[in-house]
Amino acid sequence: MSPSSVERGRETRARLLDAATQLIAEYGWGGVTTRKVAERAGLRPGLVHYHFDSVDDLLIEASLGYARRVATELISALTQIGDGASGMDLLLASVTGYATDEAGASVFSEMFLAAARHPRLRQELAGLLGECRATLAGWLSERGSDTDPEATAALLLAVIDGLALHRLIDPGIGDLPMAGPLRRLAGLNTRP
Amino acid sequence: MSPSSVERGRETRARLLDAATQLIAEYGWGGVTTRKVAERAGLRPGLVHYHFDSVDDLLIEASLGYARRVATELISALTQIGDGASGMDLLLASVTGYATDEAGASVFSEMFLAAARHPRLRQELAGLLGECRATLAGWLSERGSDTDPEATAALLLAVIDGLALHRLIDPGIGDLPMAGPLRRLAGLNTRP
DNA sequence: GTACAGTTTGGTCATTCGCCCAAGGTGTTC
DNA sequence: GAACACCTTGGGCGAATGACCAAACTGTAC
Repeated sequence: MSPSSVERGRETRARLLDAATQLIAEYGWGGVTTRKVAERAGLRPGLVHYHFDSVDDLLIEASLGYARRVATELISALTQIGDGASGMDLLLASVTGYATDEAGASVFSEMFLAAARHPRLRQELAGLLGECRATLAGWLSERGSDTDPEATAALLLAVIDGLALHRLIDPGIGDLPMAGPLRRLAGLNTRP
Repeated sequence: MSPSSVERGRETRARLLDAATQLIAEYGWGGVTTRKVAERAGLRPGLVHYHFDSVDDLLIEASLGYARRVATELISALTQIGDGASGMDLLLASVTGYATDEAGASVFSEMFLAAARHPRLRQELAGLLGECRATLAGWLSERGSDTDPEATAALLLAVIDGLALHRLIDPGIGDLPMAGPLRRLAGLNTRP
């Protein structure tokens, strides 16, 4: 029994989005072309402009979808953790990358930079980032981080992206003992 | 008295490098073209490939030059500061941007991402980053940051780039009171 | 079985790109 | 002033790109 037209269409769309996400990490935002996306997805080039208005539209939707998935995953994992120190270890692990695919870091950074040139993407991304910051701030204050949980959360999220960026050119950074300093930043006393 | 040929050549080269640096911030690494660079520099397109082997070569040299200038400037400013807390304020200020041009943040991030695709750039950038980290680590340990100054320095540098990235899409982040949490991260006691 | 909406195909189009090069300048050297 | 090295000009080439479209295809509804 063959799938209906709309089902095939949805599948095609999903494959294009997935291929686009991969290629953003490999070639950078400006290096992704319709033909590369189609080839990676195993489809014909003409399909790209049937399912999406433009290449930028495809990239925006693909990267935003990826970001939303990663963010909700991180948030749900964090809220299930009671211990403050373990939470910081989770953040570190999300950067060190054994929990995330290697390409993820590039996609996020590329998205931020592209957002400076695409108002819609910037708006959506700002909302997503604010959501993560608010959640993390609440998580911190619940665990006794007394002063400025909002600012601390902003710094923690910045550390994640910054470390991911720096690890691109020097993976050895990940071996440094950063758990201690990170707990200091979080402002959580291990012995309350 | 008109300038000599080599002097004009040097001036042209410098203008191309400067124009390239601006355009990396505006259009992204992959969005910079020979013709845009020439137009911005007020020169003829043919000149680009006389002074540089390829567009990537131009971008690599331009961004690396910019990075070296910023890094040495930051290091020299830091070493002249005795107080630990003031040093953290300097780092924050370098992000909030009243000390740096607005475009600087994008250039750095674009450079890191491009470095993942250009081994030579990656090597040079890794060296520069390591130098900054070592200097900052020494600065920290001289001021009583007892545990893991190397890891702390790596985190501080990551915070700078991460914050710059996040500020691109939400400048309001800069208004959060981050000085306190940042001093906590530095591990410097204000009262020794 | 016929009309229909959604999907896919394969190709074309104008534009822009990186890179190249022969010819023309220009200040310096002898 | 002739030879020289360096820089600049203006044009051009093949390749790649984003976008577009008519025709063919396919499962569904009537």
